[in-house]
Amino acid sequence: MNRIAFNLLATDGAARRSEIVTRHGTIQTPVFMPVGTLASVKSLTTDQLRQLGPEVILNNTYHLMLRPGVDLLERLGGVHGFMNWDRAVLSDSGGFQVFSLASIRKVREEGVEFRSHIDGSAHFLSPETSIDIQQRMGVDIAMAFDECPAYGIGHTEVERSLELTHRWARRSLAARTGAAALFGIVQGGIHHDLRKRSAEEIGGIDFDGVAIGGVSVGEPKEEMLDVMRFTAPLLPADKPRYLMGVGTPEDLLDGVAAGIDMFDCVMPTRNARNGSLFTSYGKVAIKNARYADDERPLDPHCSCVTCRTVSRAYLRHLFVTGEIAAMVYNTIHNVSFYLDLMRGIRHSIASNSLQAFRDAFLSRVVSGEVDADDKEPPIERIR
RNA sequence: GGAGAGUUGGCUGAGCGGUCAAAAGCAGCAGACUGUAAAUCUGCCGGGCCACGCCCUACGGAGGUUCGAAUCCUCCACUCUCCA
Repeated sequence: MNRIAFNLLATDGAARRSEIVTRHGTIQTPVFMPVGTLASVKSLTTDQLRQLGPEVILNNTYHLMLRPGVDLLERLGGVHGFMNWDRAVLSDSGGFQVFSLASIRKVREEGVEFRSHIDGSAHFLSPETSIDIQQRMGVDIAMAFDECPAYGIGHTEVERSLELTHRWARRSLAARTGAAALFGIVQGGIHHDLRKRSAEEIGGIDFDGVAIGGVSVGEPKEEMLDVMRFTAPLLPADKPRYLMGVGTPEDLLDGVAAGIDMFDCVMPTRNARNGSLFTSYGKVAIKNARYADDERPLDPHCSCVTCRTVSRAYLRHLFVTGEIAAMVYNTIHNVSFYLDLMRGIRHSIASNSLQAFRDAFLSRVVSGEVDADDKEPPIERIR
């Protein structure tokens, strides 16, 4: 039974242009998936999010099982019905929280005992419970329950963790009974031999897609890129490849060039809330004094609501004064920027010009002084 | 007219003989953020310099006591509270 269909449409070097057909629409890849941990892409209403146009978003098993709880979610129509979202949803298994909430958990063969970061109550997550919850949440793509080892631990420990993740991977697949697609997760830290072993092991299991996990956990950028470039080609060619938790616009370009199809990252949304905006000419810290009376649009090459309708000066004012609208405007822009970037990448693969697209993008970001372009179009007045 | 309290860096406000260029918060300036415990966190924040150290100017003003004062004394100015 096909939970999803993966159709490869074109290639450009190692880069792939494809589509993933789900019960909630078709996802054009390479794709960036905005993170909506708690069934919400922070600061956006579902309607605002929908207008930005992502074809798939993330949810998180760990966070949603604690609040509002899977029983309630299931009763209220799963995450789709609950948040009134009719496009695809991919859920993280909670594996990452085993890493990020390491101070309050105990990992055993059976699964992970942990204490809620909210009220300290005891909970248990295993391949079986994680998959069960993800299925009951009604997501389109579930992730295997894995252990995400911290950066910096030794080869022996990573190997032991890897073997556990592999056993959990098989148990995750065995536990899958519903309509959700299931992706396996390759681990192995920064060690090539372990990554290779994991890619072969996970790639050999009948998953619907394969993810590279265990990156963006504090390792230097070069390590991340090395792991990605080494591992991506080892993954099955006939399934979606997902690089978990990555990354910056530059990372996405590198990932696509290495053959990655799917990405997710909190960066556009979190940075937006913290006033760090991605633009075609590089990062903008909107709180900087230099924007105090800057009437130009944030990014003249962006057509999002934020860039069309308000000035840098206004965005700075909203941010500096702590207005909620600052986060809304900033998130709308950053998510739009990421989605636009992926759209551009997709077109460039289809026309065999990814390298040129990438070079043009990077040269603008690197050389592009924030104020280099004096001839921005005026702000569109709202009537 | 009488009694009392107070005057500290942009603001609020600690300090009450040396460890004070002066706590803390705010404001200001800048940086970080990569499967979200994040509308969070970090740094700088009197001036100058051949700056991991030195110099100058600083705690209302002017004198004084002391080896040493934002801190003690005297006078002056101003502010606030209460009683007439």
